[in-house]
Amino acid sequence: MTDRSIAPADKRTRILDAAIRVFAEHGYHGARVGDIAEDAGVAHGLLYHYFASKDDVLRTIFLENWGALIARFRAVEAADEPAPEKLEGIAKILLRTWRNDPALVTVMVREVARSQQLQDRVDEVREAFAIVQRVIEEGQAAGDFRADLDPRLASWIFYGGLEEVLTGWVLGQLPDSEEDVGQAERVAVEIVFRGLAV
Amino acid sequence: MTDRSIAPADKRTRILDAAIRVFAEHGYHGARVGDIAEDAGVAHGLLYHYFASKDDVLRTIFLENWGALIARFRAVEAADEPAPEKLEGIAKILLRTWRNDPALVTVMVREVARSQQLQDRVDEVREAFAIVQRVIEEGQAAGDFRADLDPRLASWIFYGGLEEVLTGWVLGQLPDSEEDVGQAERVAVEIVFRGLAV
Amino acid sequence: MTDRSIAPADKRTRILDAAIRVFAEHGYHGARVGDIAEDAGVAHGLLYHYFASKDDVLRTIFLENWGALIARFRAVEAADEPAPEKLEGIAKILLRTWRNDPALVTVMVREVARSQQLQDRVDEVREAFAIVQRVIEEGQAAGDFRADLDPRLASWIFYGGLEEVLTGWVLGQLPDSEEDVGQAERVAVEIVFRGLAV
Amino acid sequence: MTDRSIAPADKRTRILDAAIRVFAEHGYHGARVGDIAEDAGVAHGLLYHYFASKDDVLRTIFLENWGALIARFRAVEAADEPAPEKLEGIAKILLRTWRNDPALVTVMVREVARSQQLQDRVDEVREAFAIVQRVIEEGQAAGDFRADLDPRLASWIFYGGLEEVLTGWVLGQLPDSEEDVGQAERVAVEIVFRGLAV
DNA sequence: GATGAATGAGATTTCATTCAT
DNA sequence: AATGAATGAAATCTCATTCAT
Repeated sequence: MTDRSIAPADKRTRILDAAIRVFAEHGYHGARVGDIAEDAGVAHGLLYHYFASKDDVLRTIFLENWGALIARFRAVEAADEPAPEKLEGIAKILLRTWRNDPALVTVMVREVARSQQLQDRVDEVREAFAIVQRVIEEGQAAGDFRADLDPRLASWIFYGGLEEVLTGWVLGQLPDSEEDVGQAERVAVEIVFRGLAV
Repeated sequence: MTDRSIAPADKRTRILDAAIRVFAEHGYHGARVGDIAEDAGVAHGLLYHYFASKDDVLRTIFLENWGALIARFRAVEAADEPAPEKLEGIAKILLRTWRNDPALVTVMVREVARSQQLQDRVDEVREAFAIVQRVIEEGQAAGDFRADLDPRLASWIFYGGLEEVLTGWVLGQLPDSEEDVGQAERVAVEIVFRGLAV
Repeated sequence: MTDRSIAPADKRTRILDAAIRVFAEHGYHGARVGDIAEDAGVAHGLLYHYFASKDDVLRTIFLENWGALIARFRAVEAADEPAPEKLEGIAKILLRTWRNDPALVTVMVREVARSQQLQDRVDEVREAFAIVQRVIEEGQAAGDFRADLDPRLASWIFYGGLEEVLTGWVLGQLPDSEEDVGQAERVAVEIVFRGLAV
Repeated sequence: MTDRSIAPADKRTRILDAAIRVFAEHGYHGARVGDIAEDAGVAHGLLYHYFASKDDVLRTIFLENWGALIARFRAVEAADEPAPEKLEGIAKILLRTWRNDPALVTVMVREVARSQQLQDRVDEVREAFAIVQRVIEEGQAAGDFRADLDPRLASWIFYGGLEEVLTGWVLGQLPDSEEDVGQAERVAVEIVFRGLAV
């Protein structure tokens, strides 16, 4: 979530930041450990001083950053607000992250979220969906949301809509100016709340 | 779209089918050319008789199958129906494909959709979004859909919601019985049409 | 020795001619059996009907053509002329062959003459040197040539000078117009006969 | 130019030396990267640490050693001697190199001199001929050499005669004892200077 | 902590050769 | 005779990881 373009910091952090940049640009498999080290300005051997493996670097990126995201989701969930506002809050967090750190989002969206293997990741991602699902259930219980729609499916669809917008930005196919991000937020929330129909 | 478990067919097709299976199971990078050949029951050299490279196999899978999907989308678009029915038709095609060919969907969702490189893919994918977008615009013009929402963003959100459901199935995190698929279809369409709000 | 640019003839000959062209252009190792077949306008499997292997094609090219050359050398050797004229005759044959069939000469010079392996070749090449050597010895015996120089070494040096000129033509580093070929002949013979010294 | 049979030295040099040995024995195409590494006593991967490819190894061998040869030629050219002595000096360098490093000569004569591609090589080889040519022209201007013979052709013929002797040694067809080398030198120079004719 | 030379498992790709038709 | 799909041995090259310094 920090500005990845300047790079003082300790070397572990520099490696992590470099990895995010390199993974974002070439994908996990296309990224060489040497590329990351070069980008970080360290010898590639050093990477193994801080991390167990290339995969561990990705795992660490995911864990540290997804954890932060989840924490913010949890804060929203715990807030004393109606469910619709909470859902809107979650959408905002997800989409605003893009503006702060596109490379990170690229990695999260492309490399991590889809990755089957590592149970770690799956568990953590599941937790995000669970929060959204609980918020929806809360809204249904409070009479704010329709009760005839399965909250689990609804949470996936909601999340998917937002992630696709992120993907559009990642692929450079959707405009992502400050204003566009705001509009995307509005459209996403509107669709999920009130639908396209007149 | 055919049953991938039996294997008469010509060898080129067998290789392609095997590749879909193997890519689905291990991912593109985790799949070895030898695995594909073995699964297809041919010598691995034959793969290079029909395809230029491993990457060309993936590209071919994408092109041939996405092309078929697009053709069906186009047919829906051209049909003499109101826009909402068309959107529903597209959702059905996308979600039903899963039941017909989970492995193919896995590959399309995991390996292709996210793959940056290859302009080929991007162009073709763009076309799918364009169709959805045109249908939405048609609905807006006909007064069936709200005109205050950007149709482009709406098309991405709509597609994303569906793709996430597919992903849930691919990852084994959402139930995917015949009945579940039908329900997912309904929920997705309902959310996008009428929204979660009461 | 035939004109390699037109190609009626039987298929065996077409394959041999194509091989000379392809070997000349890409070298033996750089030439694929498929290239030869394509150039000959036949299926590559047919090559194995006429020849035992790719190597056998090269061997055949060498044997058939080198044999013809040797035959002409022998004719010169047997002629009723003084040794100097014979040597001049050999030089002419060697250099004139270039104008008739550059591709063939390229293959002979680059692929065959240097190739260690095949004993066939070595034996045949040895025979050419032996002829030159005998002519020199004949000249020495007749008092036409100095007797203080080892005839064997002299034959190698003589042949080497000529072959280097061929190489210059093959590499496109020496001009090879009709006139240039004549001049090369004269210079080579002059040097070997009377030397550079005034 | 060093003794290739002992092997302390840094690993890059060991790889280069091993490559010369292996190329000499099996030819460039017959030599496997693994053979070179094994001969050098290193893992084959290390070869790629120092060189971009197998071809780059050959190119490096050529460039470094031909460069050294050229330097010696240049020194001879610059010396304050009559042209005939210079030509003799060049012949000596070329032929003596054989005794110092037969494997290197084998590679240079068989693999490099004939290799078309790579402009690098051609340029460097051209320079050697240019030196010989200039020496001949110098001799002609000084009245030491006949002026009626084209110096360029003469340089090729001179060089070719010497190279053929090297080839004879490489192929094991000419005797190459210390004494033979001396004789070859004398015969080559005699022929080119005074010719075979009485 | 830091470096980068060194390792070697492993993957893709090539292509001569075979053989059923 | 002719074809070209099919085979599979073999070779180059990559790159994550280790480790001596």
